[in-house]
Amino acid sequence: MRPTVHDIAAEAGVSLATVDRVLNNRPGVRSITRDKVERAIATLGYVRDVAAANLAKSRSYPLIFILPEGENAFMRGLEAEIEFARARSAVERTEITILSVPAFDAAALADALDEARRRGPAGVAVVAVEAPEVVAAVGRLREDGIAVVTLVSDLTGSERDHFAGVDNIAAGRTAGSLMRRFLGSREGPVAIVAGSMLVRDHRDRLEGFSAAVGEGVARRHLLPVVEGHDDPTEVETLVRDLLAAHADLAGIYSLGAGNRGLIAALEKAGRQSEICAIAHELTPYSRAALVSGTIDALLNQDAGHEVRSAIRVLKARADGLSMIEAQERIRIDIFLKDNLPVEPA
Amino acid sequence: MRPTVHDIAAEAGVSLATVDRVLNNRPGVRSITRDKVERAIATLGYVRDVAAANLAKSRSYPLIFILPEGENAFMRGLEAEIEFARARSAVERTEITILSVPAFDAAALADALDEARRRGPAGVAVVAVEAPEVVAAVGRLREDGIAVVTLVSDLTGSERDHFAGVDNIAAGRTAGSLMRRFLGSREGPVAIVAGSMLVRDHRDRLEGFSAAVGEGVARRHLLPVVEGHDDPTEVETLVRDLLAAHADLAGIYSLGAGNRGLIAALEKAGRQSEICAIAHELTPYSRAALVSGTIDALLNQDAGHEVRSAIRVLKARADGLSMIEAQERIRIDIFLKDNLPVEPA
DNA sequence: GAATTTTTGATGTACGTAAATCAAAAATGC
DNA sequence: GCATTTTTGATTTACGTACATCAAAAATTC
Repeated sequence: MRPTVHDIAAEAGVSLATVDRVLNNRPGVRSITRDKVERAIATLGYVRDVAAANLAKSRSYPLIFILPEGENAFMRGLEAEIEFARARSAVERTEITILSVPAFDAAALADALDEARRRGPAGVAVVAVEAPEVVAAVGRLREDGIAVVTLVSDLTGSERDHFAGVDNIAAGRTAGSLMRRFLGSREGPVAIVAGSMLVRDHRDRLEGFSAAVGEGVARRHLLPVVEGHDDPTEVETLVRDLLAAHADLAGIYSLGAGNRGLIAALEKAGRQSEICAIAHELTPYSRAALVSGTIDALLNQDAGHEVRSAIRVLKARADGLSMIEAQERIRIDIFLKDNLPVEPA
Repeated sequence: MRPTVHDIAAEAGVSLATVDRVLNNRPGVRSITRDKVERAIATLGYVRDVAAANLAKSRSYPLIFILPEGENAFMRGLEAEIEFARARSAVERTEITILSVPAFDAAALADALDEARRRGPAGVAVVAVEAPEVVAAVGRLREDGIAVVTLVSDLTGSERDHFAGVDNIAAGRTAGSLMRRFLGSREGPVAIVAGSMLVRDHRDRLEGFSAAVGEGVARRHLLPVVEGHDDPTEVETLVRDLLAAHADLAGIYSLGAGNRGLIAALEKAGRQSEICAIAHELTPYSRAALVSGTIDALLNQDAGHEVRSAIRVLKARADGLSMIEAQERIRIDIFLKDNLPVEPA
């Protein structure tokens, strides 16, 4: 049997009340006594029973998720995962609220963070846009002792407790490396379509891709980056123009969302099998395009993993506990049509 | 506040004792009364507080893991993950025991399963070897109400509750697809090194690979499969002979363990950059070979995920609960040197 | 309708911890 | 050495559920 507070009290030769005072560092314990208790804890290898403690405390974890609105399929998938987690909140003792803000809008995001702060939750998870006012708003949350996790896109220079997302520089490098190997000795330039350089994840992916695609012998010509703001319509126009302007285009790297536009443009031009296309995030659209061959490889971050990881970390931080680093590391999944997970994505 | 048993009692107009009888289906309740209580449960949306219930029951979960001994780096990594989970057993209320058996030995495995049965655990996780006596032993465990999860390698025709591992046919297909694209128009045969055709995962990978590598235009010549029994020394000899016999060898697919032997043979022959090598499982050896370029791509199953998944499923099954399918699906990770996770692996 | 069986209620204890109260003991100041 | 402050002990209630016991009520049998 694992030791309980009673065992510590007996081992240390003090009362239960004193053990409680030490465990929950309440005042009124001499340091000599505190030492005795701590030695007993170490000797017996006592670990607080979190379940029992939460029961006694009637603990619950109000959490707020802030994410961009709009028809970004990945973000909607993320929202679905949050809703799914909410369905399990009875068991997890969480109370999850979702706030939606306009995409790529730093001021609106900062306002939402302040609103979250007003509500006084145990933790906040936020898809960040990089801007000083956002950093400042996160700082205010942390000052109030509210745990903050950035989700999907990180926030440079902020006080966030953790980033629940992938290493986007490595993701870009991986895309570049795949593009290089898939193109082999084939000639022609490569185009890059981003969402916005305002978000950290897109900047990071671009950096990684540029470095890796040109490695080795033949340097590859990269066309200037275009920004489609994660909007399918805008992306389609951009890609259509790129295809028209470059008859010898060898590859396209889409590092943001709006891949429906990319797919449509490639298929309308009838150049889907000739051009090597690599994109991000598994959605119903991108999955179909991978299966049909329009897209050659897909990099993915598992939204479900990210949401569950964010919740675990926020709960742990709210309790002042540590986390299992290895469990919280979000992998960069590479999908070919051969290793696609079964339907529900 | 979420409803408690007291709320149900009030809503249904019965006593606490009756609610308890219904919830834990104890005898002595008229079906009319039972209905009343169940309607109250549905109306209030009551969900049993598992933490409190486990506390009251002083529930613990004795679990037994059975895995092959020997210097298979992946299996040793798996064992390390199990040990790591054991360190957390105080919190998780698990009591984990590990049984080691000789690799690829069906009789020994069946004995170990019977030994596990004798100890009467809540659940058993086992790296399976396919054989009728193993299927039978698993059946005996299930008859005793002991939950069984196959780990890494599945067991055809058995009564196991769940398989905690990857889809190995898809894994083989993925390897084949990568091999095909990486080789491009390059000529030459491809060799396949397996561990043993006695385990399901190796057979599945071979099947997938053979199908995918030869897709498309140029059919690729595949050399007959050789079996290295996951032993580095044996594998090295096999590969050395393959290299000597085939001066034009274009690729090698190692679908089992013992990759240290593969790497040594390739490097001693000085043909590591000329031959496209694809292997399984991220270990310190394979990682170094991926970074140096001796191995071109590595397919991996995350041992930590598998162990944690197996434990979650065993606990859920022991309580008669369901699991989140999506959370328990183990991904096939593709690693290039660009998306390698940071050191500790 | 009396005797029997089945069903229900009332109550208490337990799990391991949190949190509070009040009294007793020890340490400290002067 | 007395008064004061600080520290410690003893005890109780609570969290939500499980489980056991005994008495009371209701249903069933004949």
